[in-house]
Amino acid sequence: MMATQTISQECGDCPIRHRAVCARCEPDELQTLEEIKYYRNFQAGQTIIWSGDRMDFVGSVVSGIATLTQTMEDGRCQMVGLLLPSDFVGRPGRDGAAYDVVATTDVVMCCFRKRPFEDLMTSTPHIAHRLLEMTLDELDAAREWMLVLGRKTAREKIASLLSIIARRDNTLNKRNAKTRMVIDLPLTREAMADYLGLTLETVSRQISALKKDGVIELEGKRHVIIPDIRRLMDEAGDDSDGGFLV
Amino acid sequence: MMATQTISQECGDCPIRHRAVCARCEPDELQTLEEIKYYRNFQAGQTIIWSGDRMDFVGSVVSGIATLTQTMEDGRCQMVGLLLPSDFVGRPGRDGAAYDVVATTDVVMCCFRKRPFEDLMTSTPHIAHRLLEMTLDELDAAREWMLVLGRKTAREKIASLLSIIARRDNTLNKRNAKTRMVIDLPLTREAMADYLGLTLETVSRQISALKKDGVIELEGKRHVIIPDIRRLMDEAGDDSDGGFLV
DNA sequence: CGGGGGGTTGATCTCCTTCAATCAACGTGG
DNA sequence: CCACGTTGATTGAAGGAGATCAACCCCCCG
Repeated sequence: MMATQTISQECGDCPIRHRAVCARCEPDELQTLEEIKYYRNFQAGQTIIWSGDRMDFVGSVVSGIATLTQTMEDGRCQMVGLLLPSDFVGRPGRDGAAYDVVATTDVVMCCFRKRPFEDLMTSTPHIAHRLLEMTLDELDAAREWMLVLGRKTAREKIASLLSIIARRDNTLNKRNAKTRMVIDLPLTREAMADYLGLTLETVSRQISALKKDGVIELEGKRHVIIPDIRRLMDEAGDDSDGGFLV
Repeated sequence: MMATQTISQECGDCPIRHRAVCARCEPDELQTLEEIKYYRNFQAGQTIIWSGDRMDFVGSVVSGIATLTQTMEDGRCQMVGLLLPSDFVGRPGRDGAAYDVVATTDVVMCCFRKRPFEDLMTSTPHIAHRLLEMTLDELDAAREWMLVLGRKTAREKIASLLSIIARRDNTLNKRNAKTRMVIDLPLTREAMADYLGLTLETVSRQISALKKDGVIELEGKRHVIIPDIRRLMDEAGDDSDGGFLV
């Protein structure tokens, strides 16, 4: 049992205020949202939404990490999205969920019942506009992953995953590391494998190999030190900097 | 040399009127679009947009087929989108193109200069709304492909591609085939390989195998007869019907 | 006739999967 | 406090799916 995290009810000082679907809202629009929103807590490992189920709400991840996954009948599983704080869950205009959403860590979500939210979208262009922007970003991310899944080697896949997590860490926490970076892996080896279209054994082997070659250092299983990000991005096979550094 | 296709300038009887980004527009809004739109023709094989280039226009594919591809320095190439009539090209709010856009067949595009179109989006919610809808659909398609790329076998990949093309054909042409279907492959073996994260040799072999096993029949290289779609979708590894049939 | 683009097929190789053993960390109940 | 089970991770050995390299075919077109 864990203590349910207390979250400010004030949108004004919400940690994801300036990045979530509400980012562009004016104070009065925020007021409207504040009236219909509600928070939900999920424990690590808990399934937030089952694929195929009816979805009666949409919302934003406030804290914690969740995954979007697709599973075939025989058990093969592919992650199709990694939801970090400020990411949006659910699809306005559709009733059924297309993917499983699973909490990787404890998760707090800011939810809206679907119907009122849809109404709000038509009356509040700022929300619709921000959602479009976020969806376009997700589409770009998905397409980047298609290259990873389709054409990269196992080693490059691991390097790609690490550098993407590092990049997100960088923008989320407004750090500005030049070369050395430290990241906490939010995923198990198995989850990484599902993300990368590999087996967990291959993930483990390639992480060991990158460590042996000095591309990364490990402290425990989940704590990764990246001595030189350029080196890592080189291993990922991306052209030069990938827009990461100047 | 080919004759440049003549396209009606009237939005009212445009072939993609009810599916493109303009689908939800009222007559007066259509009028505004009509004033700023212009058509461009591209020949098969021609690159419409180079990745990294400045994009000064957005637009819809009116006829023909184009591909979105990402290429690594060493030449490895992954297709990340297949653009059919009514699909939208370009990203409002971004200057540089992220992918190569290449005409697979002769292509006619209905274009708008980016800046005026962006202005229109804020003033015409119908356009923004439709674009959001289309982007969400594309995101779903991209995620479906992530499963194909990450977890399916070569044989399943081919079957998936064929059944997706068949499905699109079905909705586009409002046919309602029960079991037997005929499709024209719009792609070379190499393009299919780039779509599926395979080599063209493997594509060729798996197509031959599906033919040998009676899942498909071939007339020439590009004309595919599908005696039983259920059988094909079975081979694709999708659960039962995938929403295709009733 | 020659050449080139698209396609098929064969032989070989290799990278990743599969199967399996082992380990460390952790919690739990006797 | 220790035996036990569990979960996540590492490592090894063997096998296979798909890549690679290469030859060849078909068809169209100049």
